[in-house]
Amino acid sequence: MRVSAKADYAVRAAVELAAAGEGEPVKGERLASSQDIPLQFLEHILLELKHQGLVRARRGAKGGYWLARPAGEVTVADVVRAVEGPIANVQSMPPETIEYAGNAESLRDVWIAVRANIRSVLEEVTLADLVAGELPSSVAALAAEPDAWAAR
Amino acid sequence: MRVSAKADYAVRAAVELAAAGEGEPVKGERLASSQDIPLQFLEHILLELKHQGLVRARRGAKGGYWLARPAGEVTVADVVRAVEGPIANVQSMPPETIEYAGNAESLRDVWIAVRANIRSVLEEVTLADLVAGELPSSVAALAAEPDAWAAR
DNA sequence: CGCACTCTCGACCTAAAAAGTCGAGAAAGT
DNA sequence: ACTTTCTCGACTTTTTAGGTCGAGAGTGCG
Repeated sequence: MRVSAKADYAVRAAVELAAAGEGEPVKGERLASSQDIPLQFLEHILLELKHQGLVRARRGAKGGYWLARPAGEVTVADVVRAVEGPIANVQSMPPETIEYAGNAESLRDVWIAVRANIRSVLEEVTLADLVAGELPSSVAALAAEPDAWAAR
Repeated sequence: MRVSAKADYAVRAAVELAAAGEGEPVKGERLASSQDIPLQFLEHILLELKHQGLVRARRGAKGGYWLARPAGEVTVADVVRAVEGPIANVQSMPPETIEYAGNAESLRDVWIAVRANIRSVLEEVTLADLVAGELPSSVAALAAEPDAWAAR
């Protein structure tokens, strides 16, 4: 139950692009250094984001990357899905396709509920929210709970 | 963002033990066949559950496994943690220990919120709930949403 | 006691995924 | 032309997932 380095990198790079705004494109190297991500790895990630239509790029001296849409219209879920594929839950199968035998029948509903709850966070938060440091209230409320910060 | 086969197996085996109740112990082979899990892999999983104090076992002809606690006092989170360790979120680090640079600062709160939301499902559902097929209302409500069943 | 049965547990194995590196090439701008 | 920066396939390396094997040790029965 973990988020890959790649997905984490992708979101951080996207946030950095969101912060840069509509001006001139941001170079890969600057993204890499400002978020401390290996440059060549990041280039592959940005390429995937580009292929998914989230990012645009131009080469050459005045080149770089920028967001294809306004930062307020790109969610964290969009970015994570672009690099990790669907937020699949169990054994790399989407939970709704799994049939459990007998006593474990209801387990599917549990995984469905987990996925729904993950989505409800990732699909609500936009890159603009992150840059502004103001998360949607439902998400902020979750993060404000002291219990949420306890390791377990 | 996925649950490993191991964790899935562990929960299913635990549910099966819960269903067997307080009578005589259940043999590994019966757990394996009723939930269609490779026996020798399952044995290792059961051993981990035993080491974590969730399960007890006895060898010999009348041997087998049983739950160390009543099924109503064992949550899915307990079982998942026993075999996967903490529900760590990012890059195998707990999110509360991560420091993000500048613009990505609020990202930590997002991962914290995600983890909190995962926990809120897994810590609420007990093995007894699963056997009875009656999930706690908050979880049942999530699973009842048609949107929750859509692939994405 | 002896024996069958079942759990215990470390060693091993293979395949895939994660994480990252390299290098040649192709557009952009000056 | 020339430099810069993105493009992208190929490759490497490390770790994890998912499993198998086989020797041993505890349990209960006849």
